[in-house]
Amino acid sequence: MTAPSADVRTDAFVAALARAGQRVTLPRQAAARLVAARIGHFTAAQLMEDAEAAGEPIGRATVFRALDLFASLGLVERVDLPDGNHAFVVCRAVHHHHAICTRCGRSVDISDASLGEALAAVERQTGFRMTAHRLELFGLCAECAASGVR
Amino acid sequence: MTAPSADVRTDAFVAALARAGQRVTLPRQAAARLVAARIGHFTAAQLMEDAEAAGEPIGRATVFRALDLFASLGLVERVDLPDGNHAFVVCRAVHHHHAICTRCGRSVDISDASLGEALAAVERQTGFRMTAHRLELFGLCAECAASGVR
DNA sequence: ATGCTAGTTGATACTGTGTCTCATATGGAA
DNA sequence: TTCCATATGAGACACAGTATCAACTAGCAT
Repeated sequence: MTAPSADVRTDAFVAALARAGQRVTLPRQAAARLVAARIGHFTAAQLMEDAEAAGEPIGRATVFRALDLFASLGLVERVDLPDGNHAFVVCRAVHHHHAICTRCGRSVDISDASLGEALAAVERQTGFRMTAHRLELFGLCAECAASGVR
Repeated sequence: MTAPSADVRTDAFVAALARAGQRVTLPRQAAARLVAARIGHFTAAQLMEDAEAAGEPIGRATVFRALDLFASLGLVERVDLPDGNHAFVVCRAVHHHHAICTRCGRSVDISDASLGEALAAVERQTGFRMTAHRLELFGLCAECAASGVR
């Protein structure tokens, strides 16, 4: 389970933009680079700080638009943290879920497979026809669990 | 699956306040009544409008405090809607999940049981030690599914 | 290389949500 | 009835996210 390096991921972002017929602008490239360099989840505000720190500030609106775009391309996904705040995580394009470390913020993609039968059972019980669902798991990743408190 | 009436639920709210050693104030009673009268999920802002409409306006801060209190007593729960907004639903006190109708907002409590094995599997695979999770199901309730579009 | 144009940017203003403060009011025990 | 810890609410604040719009630019056509 070796994670791809940050610049490989940056290239993947840029390639995805081009493939989708989206313009590869300087701010989008910068955003892609900053997102790819991040470990764990991050907020729009953090990304703006990163950009500022990297000497290539990006306007607030542009950051939100870039993140929306990345999300619509399945490159990142919006998650709701336990405290009610919103954040983004880098992820695969297919439907899946996230296990998020509450200490370091790292996230691991989880396959949807094990949920299928449980979902079907709920549909039978409730009469609901499910169209979407969100599952977010919070805990400590192996390293954080091994290395200390909280 | 007959839902308790609104005033039975109001009483349950007031009883829960008293049981927890919390003061049964006028604004809290009003909030309890308004929450109990709602069908489906609602936001803090909606509850304020309800209070206004009922001729017993409640301050913004008080509404948030009352909802936080109800949530801490397990009388309501905060949910994150697919659009990223926050809302509240009335619910049982034990850990469970919600199936939320995207058309009428009605929500049905779902037991946690079917998730246990899936969770354990994820822990084995990822090395995470899970401490919390959130599952929200969105779809059409039986009535909305039967009675029309969307 | 150059020009063109649709799409993009970012400064700014705005909306809405939730929090904080603090003077005033009140529930409920004595 | 008195008293005081607790709750209230007006208003100011902090922050996320959106809307507007004039200026800019990516990338195509020439």
